[in-house]
Amino acid sequence: MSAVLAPAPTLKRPRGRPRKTPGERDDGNRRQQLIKAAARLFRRKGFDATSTRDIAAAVGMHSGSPFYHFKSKGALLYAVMEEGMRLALARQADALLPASAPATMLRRLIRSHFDTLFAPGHDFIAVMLYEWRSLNARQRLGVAQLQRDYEATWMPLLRALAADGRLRADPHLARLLIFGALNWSVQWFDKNKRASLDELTDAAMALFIHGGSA
Amino acid sequence: MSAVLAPAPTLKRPRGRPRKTPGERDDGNRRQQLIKAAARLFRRKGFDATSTRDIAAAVGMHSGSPFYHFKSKGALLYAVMEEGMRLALARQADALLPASAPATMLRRLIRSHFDTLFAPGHDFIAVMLYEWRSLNARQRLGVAQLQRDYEATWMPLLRALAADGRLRADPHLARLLIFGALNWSVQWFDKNKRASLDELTDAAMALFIHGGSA
DNA sequence: CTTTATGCCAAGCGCTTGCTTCGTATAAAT
DNA sequence: ATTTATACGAAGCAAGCGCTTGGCATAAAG
Repeated sequence: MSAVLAPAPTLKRPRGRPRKTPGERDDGNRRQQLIKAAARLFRRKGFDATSTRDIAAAVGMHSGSPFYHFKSKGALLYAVMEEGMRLALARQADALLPASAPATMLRRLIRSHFDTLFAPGHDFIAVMLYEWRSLNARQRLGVAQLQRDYEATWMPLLRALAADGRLRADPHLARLLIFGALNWSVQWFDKNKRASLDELTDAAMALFIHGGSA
Repeated sequence: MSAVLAPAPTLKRPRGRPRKTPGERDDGNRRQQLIKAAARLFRRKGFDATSTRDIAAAVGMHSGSPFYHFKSKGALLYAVMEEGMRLALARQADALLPASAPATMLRRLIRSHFDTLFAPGHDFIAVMLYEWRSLNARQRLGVAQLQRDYEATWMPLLRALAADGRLRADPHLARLLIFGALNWSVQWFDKNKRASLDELTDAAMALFIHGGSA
């Protein structure tokens, strides 16, 4: 792609100040488009291999314009991860109700986690999992805190299952191993292929949770 | 680091042609050093964030000299992965004998896999797992074939355990999930901390394999 | 109508990157 | 002693990078 020419003319956008009519509330619309496009590119090519020019072109901007919305490429990366955790935490909260038996709850959490990883257009968490090395120290602390919030939900369930003898490993190590199994699916799962997310969830539950079927 | 000055004077190496006395067999010694140094840097900073100048300096070379041994940075990355799979397959072969019960064999394979991931100075497989996106199409086919060889060893054991009811998930999905759990440990395991590799292996076996203790 | 803030284009700057070219010191072969 | 292959050093090039600066068009506010 020639970097000098104008970017893809994805519908001529009006330049200038957009209307902020109270009926629309499109506040930060362009910023959200940048986050989403960046996430898609970061997931496909990696953070370093994606240029800010690529991101700009993906939303019909010129090379320097993204820096009006984000002060640096790294800040954009962090925004991608923040958005991902925001959505993931919301989805997880939905999966928690109604309260049920621990095995049923864990099943819903796993299914929710797969949805977060593979929902169309949601590349944020995959980026967070595989590109966090490109964050600076302060940013790493930020996402680490969000991840602790996310994982905190799982521990009581794992401890309950361990107490019932249905989880036969130390809950802390089990959590790390289970998240590994789930997160690694980003590397191989293809939703156009054999298994569905439901079958995947079944397989994970059958693998990790001993005893009765739930 | 100033890129213009000479690299770190890690003992003055003689330039020119090295002796190839029949008693030494140091053939390709310098090439091996490049592979090892590159692996270390690729693991710590990622492929794109590591410059060929960094690699050259790590072995006491100047910026252009690695290209005498490798025609491109990508070829060096591939050499890292090839070396990793060579070592991994050798270690796996050792773990297979003597033949024993499936659960015992699987346990040894898991332990061997952890050794491959965390042996000091062996960063090759971690690089392969997390930097394969930077390979070109032909290179990807190459490592994919090596990985199939590596994984092929596991399948008979998983099928046997499934037949015995000690593995309760589809063996193919189980293999993908188990490898995920193991490979993800690269992200969090710190051998200077709590758990040992033996404890980790115990936890993995307890998590995946149902029924009796083995 | 004037003013002001917004959102972007246009152009380019300084730097780093992978890689090339050429020369040269050394060891092995003849 | 001469030749030849090897393993670099020295220098630099073209391309691409993140990011900055200045200006302009548009819409909201007065």
